[in-house]
Amino acid sequence: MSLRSVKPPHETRTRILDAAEELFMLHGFEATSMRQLTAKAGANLAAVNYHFGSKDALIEAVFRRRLDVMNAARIAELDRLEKQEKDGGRVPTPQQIIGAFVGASLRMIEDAKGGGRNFIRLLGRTYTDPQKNIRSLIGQLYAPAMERFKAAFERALPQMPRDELIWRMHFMFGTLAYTLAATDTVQLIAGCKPEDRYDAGLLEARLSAFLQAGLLAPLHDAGNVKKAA
Amino acid sequence: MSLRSVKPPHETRTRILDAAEELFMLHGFEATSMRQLTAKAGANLAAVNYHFGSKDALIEAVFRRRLDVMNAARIAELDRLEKQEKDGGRVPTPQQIIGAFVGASLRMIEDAKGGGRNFIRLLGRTYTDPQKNIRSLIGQLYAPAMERFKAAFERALPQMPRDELIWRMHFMFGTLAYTLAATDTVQLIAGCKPEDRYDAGLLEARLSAFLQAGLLAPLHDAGNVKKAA
DNA sequence: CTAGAATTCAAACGTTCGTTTGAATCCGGG
DNA sequence: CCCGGATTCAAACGAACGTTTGAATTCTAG
Repeated sequence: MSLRSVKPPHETRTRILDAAEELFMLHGFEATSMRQLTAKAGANLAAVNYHFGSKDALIEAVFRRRLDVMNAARIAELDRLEKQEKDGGRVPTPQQIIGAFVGASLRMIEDAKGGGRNFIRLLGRTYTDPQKNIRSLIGQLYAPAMERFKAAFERALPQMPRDELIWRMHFMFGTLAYTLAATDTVQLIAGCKPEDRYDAGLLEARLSAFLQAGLLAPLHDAGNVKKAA
Repeated sequence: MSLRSVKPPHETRTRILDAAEELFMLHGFEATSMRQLTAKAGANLAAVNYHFGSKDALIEAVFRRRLDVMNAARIAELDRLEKQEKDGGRVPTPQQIIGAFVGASLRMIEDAKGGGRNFIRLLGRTYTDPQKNIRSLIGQLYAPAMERFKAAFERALPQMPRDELIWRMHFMFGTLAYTLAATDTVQLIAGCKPEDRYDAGLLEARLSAFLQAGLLAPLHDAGNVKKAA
């Protein structure tokens, strides 16, 4: 058996996760009711509590489904870079490490049909979600990848003070998060209309250039920071 | 009359705004109920609807109270820079313009007692709020300052393509927003504990260095973006 | 075909929400 | 002193929320 008709593994579960992903992105967690969610998923109102246990557990499942594979892809890319190094190459450059990190997000944003785009925009907003348990879940799911990338940056930039590097990683992460979350939302800067079928490749080039320059910015000599330009 | 005892102008209004600012920052708009809000403000449950009309109107009032003065300060600083220019100085540098923008936010974050810090963290999160009316309110309150700063950057960087500048302003804005919103929230990067009484001056130096480098990053030659380092 | 587990379903539960109401209270000017 | 508008107050409103329940239905293995 089990050869033909692979048996939809929890088809309802998947439909609920997809609907949740989109509605959470559109309206947020609290403003999305189980009734509209299950209606969109074509499921019964009780289905969420049957399959996931509670609304909070559903939120967690939405993030686990995507974040695990996304960060695994990031680590795999880092593995690939460091394997090249062992095979006679050089230590991965900051540019390569940045590319490994942001590439995973931007590739997902191109996946408009698969819902990855919905997820990315939801994710970018959730980093600053008021609910502490949601933030700590995100932090926990990111932790392994973050460790690896921090170590990679430290090896690529041995001369940079550790606390300075951490702050710059913080800034880079923020830039990426906001860019992904806000691309279709705010356009604070007048004339900016990034909605018009924006090219992910061009965005990656622009974003990488910005992040690399920021990461490699000249170190301010502590104490005398006013003079620079 | 009206000389002595200046008569507290809507003391209850102010207490409600302060309580709302803190609770919205801590728990978000939807998760903050009128009951806990009015309780914290020491006011009656009906006070919000009496003084503001509705919960949504209260949210709007919270942002108007702070954003108007903050962006006015930004524009005033820009005026000051351009006045120096007219008096024989040079055109304001990117560094100066960045400083005028981020300085207003960072000065507000030092105002721990006045509640400005609560507001800044609330604001940073609201840029990506799911509710469209809230985002459009923010955009509307930012519009005048954004126009001015875009023009200032264009004069400071005449050689930079307009669309590239807009994206880089977008990136800079995101870095600032995330940094302010997430300083005490997520700490995705292990070992980063920015809560420990972080020095606003040092943060400004770090942030400015990062933003300036990103803004002035070398232009990618369109089409061939892979090679750089 | 049939028993038993897995899933779906309609209905209801108790709670909490934002808002409204109308009376009570405060307060400055005539 | 007293009136009239401004403000506060306790109480209640209907609506919407997440969750639970127990029966109906579907699926699957023997």
